[in-house]
Amino acid sequence: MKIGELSAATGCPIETIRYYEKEGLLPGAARSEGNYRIYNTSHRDRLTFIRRCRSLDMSLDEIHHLLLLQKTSGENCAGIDHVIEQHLSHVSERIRELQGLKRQLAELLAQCSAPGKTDDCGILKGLTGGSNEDKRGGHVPRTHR
Amino acid sequence: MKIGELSAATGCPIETIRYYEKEGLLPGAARSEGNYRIYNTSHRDRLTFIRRCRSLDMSLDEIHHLLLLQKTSGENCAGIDHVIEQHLSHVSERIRELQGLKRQLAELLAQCSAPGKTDDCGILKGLTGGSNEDKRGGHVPRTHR
DNA sequence: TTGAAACCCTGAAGCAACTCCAGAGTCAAG
DNA sequence: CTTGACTCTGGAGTTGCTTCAGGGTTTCAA
Repeated sequence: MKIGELSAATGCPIETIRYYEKEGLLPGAARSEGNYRIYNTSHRDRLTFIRRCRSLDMSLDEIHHLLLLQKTSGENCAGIDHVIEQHLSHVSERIRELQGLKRQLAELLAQCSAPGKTDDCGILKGLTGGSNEDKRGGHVPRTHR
Repeated sequence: MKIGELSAATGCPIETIRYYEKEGLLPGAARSEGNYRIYNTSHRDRLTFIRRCRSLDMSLDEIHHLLLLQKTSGENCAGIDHVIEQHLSHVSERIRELQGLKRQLAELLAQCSAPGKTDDCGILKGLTGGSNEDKRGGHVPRTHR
């Protein structure tokens, strides 16, 4: 199949397919006379795999790693298990961070509507470094993604 | 104060300070004879504000917007309230997405350890497009951050 | 057969929000 | 006067794509 058909079959945009090839995630395809890429079902399966991993928010590096393990470690599942576990802990970490943010944002909103008078916005005060307990030391490390 | 002092005072890296200036978030500083940037306390307050917003995971665009509102709408707090609310809903959305991912990853891990025999990894099967209900239609839109 | 539409190719640039680097100038202390 | 700490500018690198310019190829209908 040509790239457009692979794209239709997997839901992955054409440019992204070419990008994965350039990045070494997809092996280079055979070429037709007119220099068109020609794919087979194993390409399709691999692309499906990649897209599924991406939809789980794994980085291309993680996926790369997974593809290597898939090739080399014929039987033992441990390495793969480990990659997934690690990714899961990334995701959990990020959820915790975002829940912290959510709480802080809700507090800010409360500061705004709470006092009867709104001469100058409580939110702005909150943001400029006023009274919140953990204003320093914030700096969420932006772990991954 | 010079840029290094401002950096120390706010915890913001020097390069980032220059970057904010280039992006128009910080007004250009006065210059010394030797062409060093010279900052005052109002710069420091503004930078603190920006960093606090960033630590709440707002985009530079949102912060820009907020700074404009701060200048123009002397008294009414509504616009600012709105920006924060909208950002809060971004964050909530992202949390929901990540919780979905977390659930799927946990399922994958279960597939691995569940069967007594591990001839070929259940995780890999799960990832290559096998049996999970919502394998298509995934495509988390990566809303923002 | 021709010619227009639909498809494909490459390489480069753009996005966010920085970070890091090279190569050079400035300033304070010893 | 030299050393080292600090600062300057402009440009490239990061991630995972997307968009674009400027072409070639295939296919289908008139």
